[in-house]
Amino acid sequence: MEEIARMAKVSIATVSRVMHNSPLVSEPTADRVRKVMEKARYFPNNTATSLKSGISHIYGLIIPDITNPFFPELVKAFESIAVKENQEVLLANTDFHPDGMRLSIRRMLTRQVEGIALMVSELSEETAESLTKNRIPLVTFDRRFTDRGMSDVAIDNWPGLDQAIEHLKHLRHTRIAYIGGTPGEPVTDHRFRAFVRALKKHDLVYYPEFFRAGDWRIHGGETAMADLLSHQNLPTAIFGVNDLTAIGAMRVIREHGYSIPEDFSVMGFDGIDFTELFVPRITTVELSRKELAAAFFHALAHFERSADKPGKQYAVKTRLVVRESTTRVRKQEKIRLGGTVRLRT
Amino acid sequence: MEEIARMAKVSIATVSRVMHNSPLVSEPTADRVRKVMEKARYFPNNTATSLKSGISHIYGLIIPDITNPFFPELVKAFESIAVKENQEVLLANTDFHPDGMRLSIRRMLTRQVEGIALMVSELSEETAESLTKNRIPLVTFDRRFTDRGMSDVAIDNWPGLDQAIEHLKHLRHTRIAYIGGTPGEPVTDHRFRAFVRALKKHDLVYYPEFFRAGDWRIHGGETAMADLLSHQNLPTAIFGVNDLTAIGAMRVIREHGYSIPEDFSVMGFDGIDFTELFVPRITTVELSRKELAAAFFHALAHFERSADKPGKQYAVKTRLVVRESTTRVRKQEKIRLGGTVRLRT
DNA sequence: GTGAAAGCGCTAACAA
DNA sequence: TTGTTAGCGCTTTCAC
Repeated sequence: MEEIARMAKVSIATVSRVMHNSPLVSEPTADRVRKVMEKARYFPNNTATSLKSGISHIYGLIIPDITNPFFPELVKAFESIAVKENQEVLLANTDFHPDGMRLSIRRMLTRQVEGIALMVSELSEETAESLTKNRIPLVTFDRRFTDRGMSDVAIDNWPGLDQAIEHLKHLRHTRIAYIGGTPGEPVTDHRFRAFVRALKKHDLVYYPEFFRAGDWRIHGGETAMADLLSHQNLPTAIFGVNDLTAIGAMRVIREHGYSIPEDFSVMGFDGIDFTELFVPRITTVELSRKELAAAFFHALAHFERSADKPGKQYAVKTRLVVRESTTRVRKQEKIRLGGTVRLRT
Repeated sequence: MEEIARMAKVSIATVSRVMHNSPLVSEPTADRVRKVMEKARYFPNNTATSLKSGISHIYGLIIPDITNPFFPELVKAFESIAVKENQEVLLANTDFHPDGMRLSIRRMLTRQVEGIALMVSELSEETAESLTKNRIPLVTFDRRFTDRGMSDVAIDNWPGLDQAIEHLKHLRHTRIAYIGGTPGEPVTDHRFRAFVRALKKHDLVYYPEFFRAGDWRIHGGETAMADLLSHQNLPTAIFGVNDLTAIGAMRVIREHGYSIPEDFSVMGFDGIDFTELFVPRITTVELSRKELAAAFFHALAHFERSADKPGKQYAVKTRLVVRESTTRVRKQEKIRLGGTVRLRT
């Protein structure tokens, strides 16, 4: 900058003003300065700017698993809003590890972010305290709890699950398995409770023997499904806590020689783009990445660099997208064939 | 920091020393300081640190499309190396837009990154100049050109494509279509040339009428395949420039009532995790994300904050992964059925 | 309209 | 072993 000032024969203060389009500087001078900046390929040093002003223009975005396509789609949506609002995004991936989480938070704090969108539902006391002590606004994911400097974006599982169960009931399913997320997390619990509530509303029975825990990943869906299939008593439909879980389940179902949707109807949750590309295309409860990203962004913007305001509760709706992985249940007659359970219609 | 110093009754210099584990400070003092830092949830202000030291510990990583699962996998691999080496990663997504590119570079420069891994093969003169003028090392993607402060990581398409064509030939395919990437980019060209060269090596004919341009995305694969299918003269196998292209092609093939691999063998390139989950599982040429990430990282590390060194050329190998989307060609007898081309064996 | 200068939080050279 | 201080690149107040 000093160099620019010298080359344009003005003071650094003027250069600074030109960069900020201050009206205080005369057009000819401004033009001259701009030309020099252009020629020298000058770029302001953001580090210095934010040190001086105390404003970093960065929001932190913490996600659990960049390998789940739901998140890249979400990141993209979040970033595109951020760009419009002249904010930057510092992305961190925890990989479901508490350590990853701790490191992510540390990065965010050392980089002086102006707020954190935490798309992981776990939050330790320690972490929360680091944030409040450093006065960093936080927006949590489906914890349904707000506080000073702390908002929350909840997922309204209800409409989607209500429609989903109605859809399955309409297809004559009564024995519906549920493969959940990592046990103990709020998101896992809320979704599961919505599932049970929807069953009840539609006069369907919840069978605990058809419940399995998963891990939000393909692997969890596979393990759970394999276990489900190892029993005599089989469900007719499987509901995965997210699309990856459903995809894992589908794979195992097929490896066992069954077909989808003829032998088992399967549905997922999230509505990632890939659900449209599988064969059969997967029925799923869609959670809009755009809406979710927008909710998080607005929740952060609400604080406008002050962690003093009380937080707000936001919610994002879900809705059923019916495709071909669910179909009408058929009379099942189980027979044992060489040790493998097979279905015949 | 001042506060910490006051609370621990030492000078800020001592606090700084404690943070850096300087041996110059006595254990009792250090301990006291550490306790205070802990209690106050103090985090160093990275902005100030890097302003002072001129070292940001950030590498920029620019990718074209975060929605292509290849990239999240790559990002993850790159980040995990970075974490070990105490570097951070600033991620930018260009969305295939020159504007996105310009903005990304600008972000990188203002954030004082110590090097840029550019996983997009386009690079304008202007951009390159901004970088050299600001003395930022750059590692490009398959441009096969190096310079001062500029290395390159090439994709060695050859082994994978050689094996791929050998595989198809072995399955009796002779009419092989190729759906490429965005025309005019080095990566697009290199891969295509390796394809033609492999055909030649295996005494197969290259039919220009079976070539279509794509855009590295599902959409491009769809459009190209639809066009391919609208002609009388059909190929027996389709090679997609990447997995997404192949997936798009597969979808269109099926929408036209054909099956895979019975009617058309399809193969992709990249080896994204999803190729394993589709039915049929997709045969593909694998390009290891880990190796690619490692090559980029080492290429950057080689410069160690000085853009003066001459660049180096790196290369990452590819290899064929045979799965079920390719099979032996069958005698095809084409018949027209209600306007749609159908194949019968 | 423009310039001089203080200071953001930190590091490191020097002093004590 | 610890403290003092200059200065990193920028913004902004105040003076001209």
